[in-house]
Amino acid sequence: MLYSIKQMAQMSGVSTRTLRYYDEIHLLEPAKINEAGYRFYSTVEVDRLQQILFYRELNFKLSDIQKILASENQSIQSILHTHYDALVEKRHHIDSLIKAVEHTIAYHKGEIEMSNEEKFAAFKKKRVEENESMFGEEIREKYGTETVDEANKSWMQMSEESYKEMQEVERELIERLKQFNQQTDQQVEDAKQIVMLHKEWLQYSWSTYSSEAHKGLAEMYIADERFTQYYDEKAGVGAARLLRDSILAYA
Amino acid sequence: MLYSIKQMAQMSGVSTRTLRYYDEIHLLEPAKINEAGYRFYSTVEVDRLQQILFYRELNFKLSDIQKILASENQSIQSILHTHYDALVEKRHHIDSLIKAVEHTIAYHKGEIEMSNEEKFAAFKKKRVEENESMFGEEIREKYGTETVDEANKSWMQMSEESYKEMQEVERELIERLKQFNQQTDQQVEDAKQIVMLHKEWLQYSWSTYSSEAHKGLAEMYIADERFTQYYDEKAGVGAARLLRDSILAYA
DNA sequence: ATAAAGGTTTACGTTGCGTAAAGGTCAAGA
DNA sequence: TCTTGACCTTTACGCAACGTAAACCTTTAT
Repeated sequence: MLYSIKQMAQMSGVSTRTLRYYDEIHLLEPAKINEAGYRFYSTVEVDRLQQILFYRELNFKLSDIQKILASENQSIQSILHTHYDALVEKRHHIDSLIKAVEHTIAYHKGEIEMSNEEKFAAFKKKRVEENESMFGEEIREKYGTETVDEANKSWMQMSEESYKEMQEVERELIERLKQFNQQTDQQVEDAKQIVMLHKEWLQYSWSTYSSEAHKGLAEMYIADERFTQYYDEKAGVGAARLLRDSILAYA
Repeated sequence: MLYSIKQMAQMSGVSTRTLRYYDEIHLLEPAKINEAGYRFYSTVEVDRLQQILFYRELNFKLSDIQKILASENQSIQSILHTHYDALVEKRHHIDSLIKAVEHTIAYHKGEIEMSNEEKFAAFKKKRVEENESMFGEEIREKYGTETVDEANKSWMQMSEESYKEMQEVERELIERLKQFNQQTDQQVEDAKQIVMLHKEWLQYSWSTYSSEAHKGLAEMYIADERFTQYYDEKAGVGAARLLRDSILAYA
């Protein structure tokens, strides 16, 4: 039983273009090609296509699918694991992003004046009001609005939690920095721990941490007087520069 | 305070190429450009870039981000919250992907690989039946992941049936092996039954069984410490070696 | 016989940059 | 002051995984 390219396409749900492309990259070649150049596929190719589609739905790259299908049994393990690791890392990344958004939301509520409870109460209220009125129809449709209300309750709790965590980390950072700034005999270990704390704090709002970016931010701490002022005020004069130097040295 | 393109890049973690590209498509234009053509950014652009990156992480297309930022007269809160919801949804999606890969890995673990026919039989069947209905619909095509998840899920359930049977057999195998391992007076008959159970279990995934292959697998059980660990953990220290010896003797 | 339906290759468009290539600009040290 | 060397510029090709014509040939059905 031979299938034409269109029959194949309809059976599997892909386009004929896709099938020709898979032929072109030697991922899935027709069983036969007639005199006129028409492609014909047998059940063997149907099976193979199912496998391809299966892995494709798992977001494997076609080149990886090539390898998977080519390797009888050996490197398939490592490929799967590599992919698995990538996925897990991706999830971590998203987790940190979620924290970042939570943090940003909290931050934009004005961190100084209101208490946390007031802050979140107000936010909650406002959010319910504003829920519907923001994007254009087009974008809303595209990215889906059905699940918008689902995560609400758990999110309220989570965001308040992580916000408090973050504040706690910063409090400790300031404390340490203050002490460190007053010490006549400054130890390397203390500096390192301060940098670690700062990194930890940073990661509440930074999705992707890199030493480079960390140092870049450190430079900004003295380049931008708003930051200098902030740290000097909280942890004593010179604290901002001390923090910067520590980061540059140990981040 | 103006930042050079490199400072911007380091602060935000993107490449200078990206910044030039964003300038090119008018997504993020520098605050100033000097006589030499150098780009300089202010804190306004830093903020905007952060927003851009937020949406980018959510797989928004840059053209859509354009629109979003343009219509951002509304409240930041709403946008942030939409970020959050989308992130949560994305995490769900990745979770399902992780499970799917885990599942696939499970089949491959210990060479208990299902044949492709078994593996995709259900998947293929459903495909052929449902033909158009799965991928043909455009609604869920672009960003909707529900369909994909469902497809995976249905496949998973089908395979899970036989998978559960397998697990049941394995459970019994482990149980027997555990008891056998604790006995001071080990009977040949017990060993034989364990080997039979193991064979039965194997045949869920091996279409063609051979004593040779069985013994080969047994050797691997102590050659690969993951398997050694697996059986020793489940059935007591020494269980892996016991299983191997039994297989070598009676398979 | 004619038209509709389906097939072919060729090739450019898409998205979001990476990566040279070929070359100006600027701050700093000898 | 002059020369590095780091940093900046534009131009332009390359990538994945196809979509989408264009221009044309083959098969099938009436």
